[in-house]
Amino acid sequence: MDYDFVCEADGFSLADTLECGQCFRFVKNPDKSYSGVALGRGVTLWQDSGRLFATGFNERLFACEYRSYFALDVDYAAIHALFEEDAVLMKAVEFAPGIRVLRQPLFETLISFILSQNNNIKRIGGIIERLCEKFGERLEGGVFDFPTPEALAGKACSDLAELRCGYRDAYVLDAAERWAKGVIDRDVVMHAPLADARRELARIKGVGPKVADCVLLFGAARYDAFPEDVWIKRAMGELFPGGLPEPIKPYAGIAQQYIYHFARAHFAP
DNA sequence: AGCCAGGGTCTGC
DNA sequence: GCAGACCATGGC
Repeated sequence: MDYDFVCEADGFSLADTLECGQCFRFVKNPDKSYSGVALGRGVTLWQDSGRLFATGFNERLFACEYRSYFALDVDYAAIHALFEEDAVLMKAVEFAPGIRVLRQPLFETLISFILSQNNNIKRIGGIIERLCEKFGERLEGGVFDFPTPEALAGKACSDLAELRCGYRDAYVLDAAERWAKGVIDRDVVMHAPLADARRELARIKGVGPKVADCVLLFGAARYDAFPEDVWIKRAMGELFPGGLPEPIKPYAGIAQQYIYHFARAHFAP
């Protein structure tokens, strides 16, 4: 298979990273590769005995964009070493140690997780695909970028009807309008103390504690954010009735991702 | 058929 | 501040 880029990716699992519920735009191909749109380009990636291959970006774009997107610049060995203090957490890590928390674009993450509320992952992906096809820029390869805030701002709920996203349509539009107007302070979201960043995001209709923490974790790499969905609540009750150990809390979000993936595999309701 | 889904809003205490 | 109804859609 022809490729534009290859690198050693020790400890990284493409499959587990893309299938652990943090992103919605990648599909698995019959040959086990994954195709999707990331950072404004259609890309396909696959992994072979550790090495990561890709089409759609080259070495230069990897160095300045995709290395960070896939968190391959983050020292996970050090984070795992911190997690080793807790035997229960390590069981979850060992189930899928190659999971990395992606750095997705902030606005895309915001809209994606607004759409995720009281919804299931499969359907979320379909809604987002229709959103991109209708409002996103057409890219090389016939795929569509995630829409800009400006492309959505000013639309009416009826314009979103064919997305079939239900009552979340008004939330998406509120988010896009506030984002386009610059009402939401991006700097506060990225850098202010966690409570302030959460409050800033919660000004948007349809954004509560859980969605806000997903945006902060997956869209701003704020690893202390800890999204609590129904799976995490179940798992925490079973595994960590006293909460996470204190030393782990600065990386609670990364721990959360291992626990989430573990819980979905082991605690079927 | 009926419950569930990476929840939040709104209302009423 | 907190409980409960309600929300639109479709996967299983």
